[in-house]
Amino acid sequence: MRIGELAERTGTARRLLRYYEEQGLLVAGRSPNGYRDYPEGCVNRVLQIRGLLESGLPTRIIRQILPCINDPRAIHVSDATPETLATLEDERRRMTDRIECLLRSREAISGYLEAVRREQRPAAARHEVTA
Amino acid sequence: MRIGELAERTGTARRLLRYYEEQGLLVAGRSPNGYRDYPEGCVNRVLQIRGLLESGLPTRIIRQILPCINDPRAIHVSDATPETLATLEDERRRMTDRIECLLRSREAISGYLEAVRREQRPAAARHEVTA
DNA sequence: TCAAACCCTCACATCGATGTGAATGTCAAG
DNA sequence: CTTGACATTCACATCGATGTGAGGGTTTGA
Repeated sequence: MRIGELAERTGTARRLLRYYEEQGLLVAGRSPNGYRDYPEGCVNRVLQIRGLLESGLPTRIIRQILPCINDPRAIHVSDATPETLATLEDERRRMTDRIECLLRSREAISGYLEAVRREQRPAAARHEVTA
Repeated sequence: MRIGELAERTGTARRLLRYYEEQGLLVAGRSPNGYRDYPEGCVNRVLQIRGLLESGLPTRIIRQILPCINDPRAIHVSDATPETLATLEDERRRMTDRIECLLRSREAISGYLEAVRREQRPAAARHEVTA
């Protein structure tokens, strides 16, 4: 598919798709006319990229992580320098930190929302709200 | 405590502590000489802030969710405009998305690391469980 | 044939988080 | 009294992700 369709299907600006490619997160073939040509799998790949970016990972790290995710078959010790492995372990730990932080905060928000709603319930006719 | 100690104890640049204050994420008292004076609780608060920033939340959002976290007692419907509640719900959903994305990616990394290690110890782990 | 809707590259702009340094004030210890 | 370590404010710089637009080629359909 061409860049426009991929953009639409992933809710991602064309500009960014080209940027991700430039950053080595995405590979696109080329049609004879020079247009980028994406395989179907790119949709999920882009969604992955965006999810990780939204979660605070920089492209440099995503570049290292994506091969583990998208090519579950292409695992060879050869591509894994001990340095890369260390980075992956490190990044896994950081992901765990993020997850825990987000879980805690989400619980707190839920608690707050519940509390507010409990307070809004009891007096059912109390809607003299002056915004 | 003064800014230097807080910086050291949280591993955060002084510059950033001032920035967080400017962004309304942190409140500091002032000593007679004009130095910032932080209460003990700021340590955890700063760690929260940094965790959320690392997880991709902008200060604007952190400013809205911090009160839910740090003042579990100061809950009053009065401060909760329906607009704020909507934002909170929205942000909670986004946090869930992030959590899921991070969980998936972390699992993928773990799977990769395991696979690599199985390959590095061919003799020992011949019939291990394939995660 | 022409216009609209795609695509390309390139480059500069913006925005939020962070770095850095200048110019200055405060305070404890030699 | 001075020096060194801390603090202050202010302002400009950097960096990564993203926006935007210029200048131009390609495809499609009226």
